[in-house]
Amino acid sequence: MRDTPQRRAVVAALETFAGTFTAVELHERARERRRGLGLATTYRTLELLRGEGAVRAVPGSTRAEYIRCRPGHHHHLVCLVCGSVEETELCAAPSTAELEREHGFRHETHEVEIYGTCARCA
Amino acid sequence: MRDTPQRRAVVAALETFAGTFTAVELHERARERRRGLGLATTYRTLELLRGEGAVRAVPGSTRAEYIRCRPGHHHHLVCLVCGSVEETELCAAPSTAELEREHGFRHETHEVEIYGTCARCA
DNA sequence: ATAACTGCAAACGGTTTGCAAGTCT
DNA sequence: AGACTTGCAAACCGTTTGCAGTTAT
Repeated sequence: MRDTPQRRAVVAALETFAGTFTAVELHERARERRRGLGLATTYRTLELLRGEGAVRAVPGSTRAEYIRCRPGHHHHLVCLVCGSVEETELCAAPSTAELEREHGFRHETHEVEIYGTCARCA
Repeated sequence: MRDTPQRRAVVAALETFAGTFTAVELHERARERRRGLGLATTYRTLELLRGEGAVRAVPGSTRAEYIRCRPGHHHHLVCLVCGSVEETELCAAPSTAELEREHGFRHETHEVEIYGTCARCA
């Protein structure tokens, strides 16, 4: 993977986001750092970052939203008031054993999104 | 909400799906029951059904997929092999108290998708 | 030198909308 | 009668792709 000014701009822009963002929002911020940056390049870089686990697509939203991620297993706390997304290590999935017993289902991975009101908005 | 042949066709088509489906797939099956059914009508009906809780959008998929839902709280077991989706009542979301204590987050609702291998594919 | 990357613009696929005609109650 | 619903086609929006030119290694 090459090191280009465009990619550096996208990564730098990524770091300015606290919560979720769309590809287009990311592009706008990246463009402030690198005029003339093509939207396609932002998409292509976003895809690379997703492959690395640096961002994740937020499930459950109609619009395609992304969120910056720490490495490792975690879930998301989505604030219904302000839209911010926080990560938590509290894990919420039914146990593998229970799934196997009740459903004959072999658990591989899971996604959990918790919706509510964040500390700031409460 | 009016009772029309178009809506009946969409609801009947809905019942033929076991797992997930896209709006277009639903439309195709509904069209078998009602020739000339417009795609927009399927979308509009799907939106109504979503409002009633009869279907749910499947989070985490790039393509917009839907799934038929029982009423009530439940989560989804998504088979990575065959794509089937099963519902489960097993729920292990972090407790409201724990979320409040650790994150100051007021829990409202949550979505859990569990990925793995279903009994049939195992 | 050369394979990877970029910007552009066009293509794409799914979804939504405006509208005139039709239909349920 | 009158509001709701429909089909159609066009519009829309976010995303992807082909390509010719550019750049990092």
